[in-house]
Amino acid sequence: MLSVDEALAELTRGCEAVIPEEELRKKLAEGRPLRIKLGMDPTAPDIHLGHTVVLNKLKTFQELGHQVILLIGDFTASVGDPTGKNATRPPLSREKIVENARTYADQVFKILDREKTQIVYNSEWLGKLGADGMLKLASRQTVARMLERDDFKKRFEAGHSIAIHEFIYPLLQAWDSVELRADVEMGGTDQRFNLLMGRELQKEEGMEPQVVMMLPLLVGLDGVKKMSKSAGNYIGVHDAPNDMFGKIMSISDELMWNYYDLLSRASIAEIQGFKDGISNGTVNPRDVKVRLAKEIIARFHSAEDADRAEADFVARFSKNAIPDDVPEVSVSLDGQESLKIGVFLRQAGLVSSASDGIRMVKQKAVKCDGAVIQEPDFLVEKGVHVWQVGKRHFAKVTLA
RNA sequence: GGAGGGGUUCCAGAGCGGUCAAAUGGAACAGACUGUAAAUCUGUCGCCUAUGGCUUCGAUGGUUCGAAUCCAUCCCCCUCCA
Repeated sequence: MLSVDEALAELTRGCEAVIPEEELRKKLAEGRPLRIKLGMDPTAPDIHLGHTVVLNKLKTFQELGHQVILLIGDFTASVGDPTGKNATRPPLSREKIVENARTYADQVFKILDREKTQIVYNSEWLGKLGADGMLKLASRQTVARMLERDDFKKRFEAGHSIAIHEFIYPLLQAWDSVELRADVEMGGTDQRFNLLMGRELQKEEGMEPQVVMMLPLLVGLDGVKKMSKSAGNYIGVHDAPNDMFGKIMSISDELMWNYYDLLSRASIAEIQGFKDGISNGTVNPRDVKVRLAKEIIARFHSAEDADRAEADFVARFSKNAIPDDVPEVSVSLDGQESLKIGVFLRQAGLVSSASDGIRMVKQKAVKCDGAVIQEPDFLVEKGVHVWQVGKRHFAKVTLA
């Protein structure tokens, strides 16, 4: 069992902010299971590693014996959270919400302990609030207060529309905390306003206010932008083991530590051990990255998959061999004797255009069965060979 | 409603009648070096079975031997004033 200070260190690691940290220490010191709330808007069912950061934190809470409450914002989803948007968000349909919530739950339990997790829907109590309840709630905050919020302020100043219901949203989310008697609420940094609103309402209701823990947005593979599907710099939890391995190995050493803090279950002491090892030269940073890659693959696939991905990676890149799972492609000669190399590579899907193919040949990037093709006007004849363009594009091509 | 500025190849941004497939930077890709890290150096970066051909500079027409560059109309952005 960890001491209060150790637990606090483990829990706050990687957090952008804990407001206030002292209150969290006090709550931990009480020794009772704390009620940890995480609200999710069932809008995006496609989860990538960035979404799992907060789940890892919840997992740590579970390991320390606390109660995790996943709040599915089914009621609020039909309102539309304005956070981070500069435009009004369209509300979701009922069916879509239910479907998204289910997919979400499936993925969540790859990390969280199902037994120790309570799932609740805020339509349970918000649905019963009624017009009078809603008005009462709305009376607790002022328009001026709402306009302090940066995204609202910007929209207001820019003259964009803000629907009245968007003002209500933070109040509803805050009311959830009251209903759940949350001790801690987790969220992204962009949730600051909403999370703090929970504290205020709880205080007004005579409760001990929740501690707010904000986690940073995970940086994507490029090391610059936040991880997101649209930026194409993400690792999806459904990515194949080999893809995950490759993607993780490709991040920079610097970024690796950020990933360790936010994604790994390794303890602070272990991580410090790696850092010490690297600085005194006894540990190769590459191996530390391999460990991270395997841990993550084991979590979303299995330990065996992790081993296989590593073996494949070593075979493919470290030893420069041809991987086992080369895609097979057929290309038709179309009655001709042979195909020009550029055209051939395009047909095989290894390059985007014949011109590009010829460029690749000129750059000595094209190999046939391991031998570099030198001539840009090389003619490919009938047969089956393994072709390679650059380091990572392979195909076993049948030309007939 | 009025007055200006602008739309160029993935992005930013030059070009302002021929030498422009279009400077430069970034991104990306390839090669070298490595640990598919970082940094660095080099090269490529419209399409086409290619010593040549074809299509690009918001859209459509026009002027010209020749237009990204000039003219007309249209569409879209931005800034200032009311």
